[in-house]
Amino acid sequence: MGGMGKETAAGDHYHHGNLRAALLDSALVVLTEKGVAGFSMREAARRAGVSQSAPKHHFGDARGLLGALATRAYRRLCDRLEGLDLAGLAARERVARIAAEYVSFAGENRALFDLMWRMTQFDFTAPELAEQKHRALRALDRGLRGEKAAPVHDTDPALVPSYAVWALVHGYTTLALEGAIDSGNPDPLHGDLLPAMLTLLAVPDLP
Amino acid sequence: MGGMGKETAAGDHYHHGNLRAALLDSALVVLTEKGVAGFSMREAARRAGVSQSAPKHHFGDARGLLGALATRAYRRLCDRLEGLDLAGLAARERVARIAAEYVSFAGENRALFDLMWRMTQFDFTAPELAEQKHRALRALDRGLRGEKAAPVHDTDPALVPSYAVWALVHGYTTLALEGAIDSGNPDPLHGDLLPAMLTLLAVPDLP
DNA sequence: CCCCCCATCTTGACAGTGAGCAGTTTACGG
DNA sequence: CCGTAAACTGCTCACTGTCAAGATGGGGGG
Repeated sequence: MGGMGKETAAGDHYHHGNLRAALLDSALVVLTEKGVAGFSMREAARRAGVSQSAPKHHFGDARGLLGALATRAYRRLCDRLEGLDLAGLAARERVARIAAEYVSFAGENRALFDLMWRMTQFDFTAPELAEQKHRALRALDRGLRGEKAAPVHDTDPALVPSYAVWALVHGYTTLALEGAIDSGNPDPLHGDLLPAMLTLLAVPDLP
Repeated sequence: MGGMGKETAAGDHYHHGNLRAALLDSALVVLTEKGVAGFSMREAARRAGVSQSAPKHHFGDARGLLGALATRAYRRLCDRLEGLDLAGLAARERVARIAAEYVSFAGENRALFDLMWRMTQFDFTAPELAEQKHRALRALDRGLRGEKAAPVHDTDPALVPSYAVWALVHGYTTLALEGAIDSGNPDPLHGDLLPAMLTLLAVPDLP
């Protein structure tokens, strides 16, 4: 992209209109139905009604398409985390809300959530993707400490609690989705195991 | 399988000898080199010096081969966890040792570790695999509580601390391997972030 | 002793995939 | 009104997983 100013409202009497967005949508559908392993770029193009090599022009190859999809997913997760209303809540309660939102996102977008943490498998290194991944931690940290302090540097010891919350919630989510935890429960993501685990975590109660 | 009694010491002047084990080994090599996404059953067979469809008889299809590989990986992880000498250590120290072992295993067998938690992507449901996955938690729990109590049922509230440790360590490991945490560190698995996070976790100090 | 059976492995073929390359259609700027 | 560059097409190539049918060899029944 860069200088194209026509993909927006031109409608669909173009060649196709805004193929990029349409491809992202159809790719999401395919990904949701077939999973990451069964994903096929050709099928995504097929569902968008274009030829098999049309995506080549917008995204370079399959990794490019999946990368764009993952980037969009990171953005959505960040938006949801930042959209939470945590004003006036105690730290413990803020953690619970954030964890619930994180788990809900994962449950509602399983294939997408899988993809997000599988990008190294595709040896994909896009700066924007790393940027969004970083934004996720910052959103989580801001929510945890009540929008207060500016998160300093990545290795600041003050970030340890945020990292711990993230790791615990993320680990629980992936293990539960994989069926390794609470395998009897048909919907392990909404049990009361995660809240119980979070009570074991000492979170500093900043005002 | 079931009644084959010749694959053991018969040597290699058979057709090939014990192809099953050879295939598992070459498959592990391919998996390590190319990663889960780039894995190819044909190449595994090629490296074992046999034809492309030789694996068909031992493992049904590609999922069968990867499943067997993952099962063996679970067993190795369990063995390592159970092989730790934790006698006379405080709970906090036991947790640290177990976490270190878990992280070491993941770092030394990255591709294998990835595969272990990706099996649902291959809609693979083998009873032995679930069994080994279960054994992992039990080993972790036994180590945590000092070989003392028999772990009761899966949903027993006494297991919550073990689940919490597992989730935290597992989440940290996957996030670190993915580059989401401590991305500056060339070897994030051996930093001091994980111990710092573990100190935030309240572990019951059973004798 | 021999021969047949069956597990094991090979060959060949099919459908489907990702990735390049040469050509064709279309909208826009001159 | 037309040239140009983007957008899109069909083609080819190498590769993959999976299947069906043919070779190969050892072990057990005759």
